[in-house]
Amino acid sequence: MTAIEAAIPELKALPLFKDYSSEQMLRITQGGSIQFSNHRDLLFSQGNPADYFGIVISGAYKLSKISPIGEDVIVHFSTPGDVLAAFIMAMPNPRFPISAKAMGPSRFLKIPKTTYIEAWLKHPELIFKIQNLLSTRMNLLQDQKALTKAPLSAKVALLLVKLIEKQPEDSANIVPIPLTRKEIAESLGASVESVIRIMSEWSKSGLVSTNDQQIQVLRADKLVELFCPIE
Amino acid sequence: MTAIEAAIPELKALPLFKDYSSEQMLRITQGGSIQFSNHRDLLFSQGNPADYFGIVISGAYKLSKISPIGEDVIVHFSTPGDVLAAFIMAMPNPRFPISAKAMGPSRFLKIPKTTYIEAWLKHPELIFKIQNLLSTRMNLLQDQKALTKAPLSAKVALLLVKLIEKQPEDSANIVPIPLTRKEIAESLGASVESVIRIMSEWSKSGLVSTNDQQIQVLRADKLVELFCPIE
DNA sequence: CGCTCGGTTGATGCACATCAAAGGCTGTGG
DNA sequence: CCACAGCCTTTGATGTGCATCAACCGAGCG
Repeated sequence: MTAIEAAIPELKALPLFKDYSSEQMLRITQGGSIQFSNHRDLLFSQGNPADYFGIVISGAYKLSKISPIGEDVIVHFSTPGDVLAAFIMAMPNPRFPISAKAMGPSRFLKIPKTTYIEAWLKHPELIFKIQNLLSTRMNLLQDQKALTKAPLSAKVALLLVKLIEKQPEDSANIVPIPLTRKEIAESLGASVESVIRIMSEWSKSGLVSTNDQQIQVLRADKLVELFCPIE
Repeated sequence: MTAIEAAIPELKALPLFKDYSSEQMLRITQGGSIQFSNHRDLLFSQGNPADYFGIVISGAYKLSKISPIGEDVIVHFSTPGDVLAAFIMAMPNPRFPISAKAMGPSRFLKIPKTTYIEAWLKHPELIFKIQNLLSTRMNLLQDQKALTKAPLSAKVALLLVKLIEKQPEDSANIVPIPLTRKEIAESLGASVESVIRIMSEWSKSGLVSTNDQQIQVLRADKLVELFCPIE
């Protein structure tokens, strides 16, 4: 409990919890706990029973699914403020449809399903905000689907642009999570080598720059052109 | 109004509205109207302002997005009971992120956004049911994403199996909507020719059969094997 | 009767996967 | 402190699934 109380100021900084008093926050997070994860720690695993949902507080988690071939496909990158497992609430015996793994040190606020039913449903704004988050995620999935026939470079460009869009204006277009080429590939259903070939092209021509898994987009406009028709 | 009243028995047959009294139904559909569509009619168009959401009553609609190359990519096939544009509620000035086009004669129940705020939010079960529908759709998108590296045949198999899964047990595994090969291709980001090559293979080996755009799956087990690892 | 629409088939080419090999960097244990 | 294993990145050579292009057929339709 103390851990949550300590985190409340940080939580109130998230758009989701903006405008809530500390007492309200306590009601909303009733029975919850804070999960600390190290790099590559598993937060939850596809197929396991799901009796909690929650919010990413810091760091990042990748959500992945096992493909028929047996390799992991990354479905989404979740950054602070993202709601995970939001859909389990409505189901009687929910299981996680995907796995969540930490990318670097991260923290996650676990909230029991019962708290959602008791506290969250009474706040229409909370429902709206969750729906907005889900809507964003669904739109991203749909946008990516619309690019299936487009060349791989378009897909990489979309991914990077969407990631920097979340950031505040003044962040110098730095991708907010430490992304390896392998993770980009797994997220796009491509091979590492292809992603590397595309991105080193971009590095040479000064569109992006990378050091130590920090990707910085220098010419966002050029990237946008790649997945957005010009004529 | 009379049109809606006349449709209420039909609406109450949908899982979404099961267990509601006729008076409740009137409150829930307050200010709504029933839209009749013919084959290929546009229900709403990507980018247009969205002040209503709604439910598919009969027939089917395809939801599509324009890809950068300019061709339509089908994002989802909506059958009776599906909620469309569910996410617009939470936004101040929403626009449809996709277009919806009728596949054969169809009917759609339009409900103004304001009615959602006044009536729907007071029914937690309704919120849950909508979340469940969205969850299903999101999971489908994620499943499809997990297949990006799999051969095209796996994708076609998944699509068909998911479509017949919605149906009741005794429906002889007939795909509930009239699907052309072109629509399958547009939905999977593939070319018509490739889809045809795969499906005529299946016809020859007796896995499926088609007449007049009615696709029947004869050996669902064999199709499942194609996208589900065996070992 | 020309039209569009859906289905089908074959030939050709390309974008990208796959395979192979190697170097840097980090942590870990003898 | 060094050796070794794992992970990430990179580059080149080779192969292939599927897109693309082109052509044709039958059916419905104004």
